[in-house]
Amino acid sequence: MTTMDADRSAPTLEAVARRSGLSRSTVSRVINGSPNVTPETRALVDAAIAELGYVPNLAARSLASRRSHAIALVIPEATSRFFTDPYFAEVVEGVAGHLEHSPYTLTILVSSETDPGRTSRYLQGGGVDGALVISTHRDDRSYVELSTKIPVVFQGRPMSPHGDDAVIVDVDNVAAARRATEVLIARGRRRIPTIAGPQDMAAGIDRLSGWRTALAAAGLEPGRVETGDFTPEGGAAALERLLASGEAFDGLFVASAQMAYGALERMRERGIRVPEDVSVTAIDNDRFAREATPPLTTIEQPTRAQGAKIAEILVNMIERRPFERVTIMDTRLVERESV
Amino acid sequence: MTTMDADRSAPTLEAVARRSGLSRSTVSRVINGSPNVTPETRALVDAAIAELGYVPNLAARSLASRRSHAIALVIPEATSRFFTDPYFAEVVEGVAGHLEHSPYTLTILVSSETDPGRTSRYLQGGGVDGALVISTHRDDRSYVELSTKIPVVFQGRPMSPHGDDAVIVDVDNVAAARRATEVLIARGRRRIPTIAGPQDMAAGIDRLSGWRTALAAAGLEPGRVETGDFTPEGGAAALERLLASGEAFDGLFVASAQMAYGALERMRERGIRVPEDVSVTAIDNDRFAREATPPLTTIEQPTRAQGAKIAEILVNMIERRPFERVTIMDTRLVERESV
DNA sequence: GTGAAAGCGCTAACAC
DNA sequence: GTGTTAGCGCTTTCAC
Repeated sequence: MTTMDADRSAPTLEAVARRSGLSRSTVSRVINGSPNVTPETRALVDAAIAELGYVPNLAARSLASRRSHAIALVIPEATSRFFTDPYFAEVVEGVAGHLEHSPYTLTILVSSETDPGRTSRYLQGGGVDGALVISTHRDDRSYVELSTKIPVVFQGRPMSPHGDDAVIVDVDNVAAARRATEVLIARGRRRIPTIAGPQDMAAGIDRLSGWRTALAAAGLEPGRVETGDFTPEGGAAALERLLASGEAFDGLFVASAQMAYGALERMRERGIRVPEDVSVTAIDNDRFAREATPPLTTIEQPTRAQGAKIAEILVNMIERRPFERVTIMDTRLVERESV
Repeated sequence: MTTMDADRSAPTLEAVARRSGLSRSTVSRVINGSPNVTPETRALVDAAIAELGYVPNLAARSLASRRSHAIALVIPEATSRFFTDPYFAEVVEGVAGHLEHSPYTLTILVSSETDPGRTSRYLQGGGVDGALVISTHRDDRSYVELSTKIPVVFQGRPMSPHGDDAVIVDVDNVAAARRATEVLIARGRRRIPTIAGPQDMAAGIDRLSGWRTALAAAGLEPGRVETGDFTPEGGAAALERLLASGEAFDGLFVASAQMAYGALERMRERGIRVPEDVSVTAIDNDRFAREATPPLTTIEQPTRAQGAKIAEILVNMIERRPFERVTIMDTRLVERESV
């Protein structure tokens, strides 16, 4: 058993000033890289900082300057799902990569599930200069409200009723799903059900609607709709239900590669050949799409680029530069063996 | 194109004081839950807070109180690996779960790879009350040094030369590897190579050493050692090299289930039957262990519990309560079909 | 139980 | 180019 030592209090800017024989303002100027300092004084101050091992106190700095130079990325999702989904990982990489070259520190805020108020108090309390929200379920209402208090950028259309003036970066999920379905139709498939995503998420709703549009445009009867939770297990379960319904099909559009991965596994077990018996397409070009058997034809969305984009826009908002309220990014078709 | 509105400045504690006809000190007491306030005053203040939508300024609060009530979990690893490894996800869940019931906010700090100084300045600048480090590569030297400035708890033995007085929570990786290898020996296996982890990580080194110990204790010749990077791909590549070496084997100990997953895939492709031709054991009871073909016999380490433990210890350090400097947690054998 | 006063460590006008 | 002077919004003795 041990106990923490009393902390020998850290050196202050004041100490650096005395040590270098200059005023606090000058020291502050050096620290903040002001051009109005002679190289000599700068050297003097830097030396004092190094000798003392001085590190600026963030709280004092942000209290005085009203900026924290920190940006939060909020995880509304249950922690485990967030970490398991390669999609999130790539978006985070895009964000981190962009901020790398800016003065902002990225902080991923694991919001308390039992007390969401704590998260929003943290965000509103000046702990960060702005927030990034990867939008998911319908209850991101509180984050949309947060938008009126501090700069917030959503990746993906938020489901809140008042989300219409939220700043967002997204892909056209309707068009993506439509395209994926058209690939099936072009292959001569005529009976095309879908495994849709959760209908309380914008991506889930939009992809379902894209599938409907494609079928209607081709004059085909809409097939059966089974929904899953975007996980492989959810996809597998949805496929079971589809089979259990007894409805025959020769094509299948799945709203995410993860779900398709699970569904393909089940089809293989049942002896359904892909693409011979059924052609399959999905959305997301992640490792599940690549590793599925057979590898999936999918619509790829630029995940890292979206991450970089939300970061870029947020920084523009914070620094009061002009920015786009809505950014729709391009998707592209990646053809593999499942069709 | 849009530009951010000027922010109508947030109400201050001062405003709440005026609104409720009380002093700032009293308002502060209410906010901080001091017992020395009559229920009536409390009600008065609460009403004013609600009407004004007051949210305390974190910077001011932590400047005055010298506490941020925030804890950082540092990701030293490349972002993508962190998010891909189920191990990290579970540790984070354990941490988050524990802090849920404390006044501390969890922040995952994505440390800048190009400028690690930024991360350490953030941590030393009072941005957080303490830090959690999931130890990995040999260069966590800077975090060990950080320990002298603020409370830091390591999950896993850090590789720094001066890491000996770091506060850590870990499992006995040597014993775990030894146990896993003994299972193979007990099955009558006699030629047992290993796919080891990176030798610049404590877990990689210790697991290799446990395998050696088991073999030596049984009077067996040490088999070949191939190292991987703890990923399925790394495991697959290591197995290829093992095969290429021409050395025959009837048992195989792999330092992580992820690597074993990749290795098993390759063995299946080569027609090597598990466990008929080769028995395989590994460490980590994650989804890779469960989903491998065949499912893996592994040593399970309590990931969530370790997360909860590091959080618990860190909070004790911060609040100057006694704590254990070294905590070694139990592992257990999980038997499946790979042996 | 409540209020007054003195900072916490820094930045930002404003003078010089 | 550098120093002086006020605060930033809160907590915290210390009186009452």
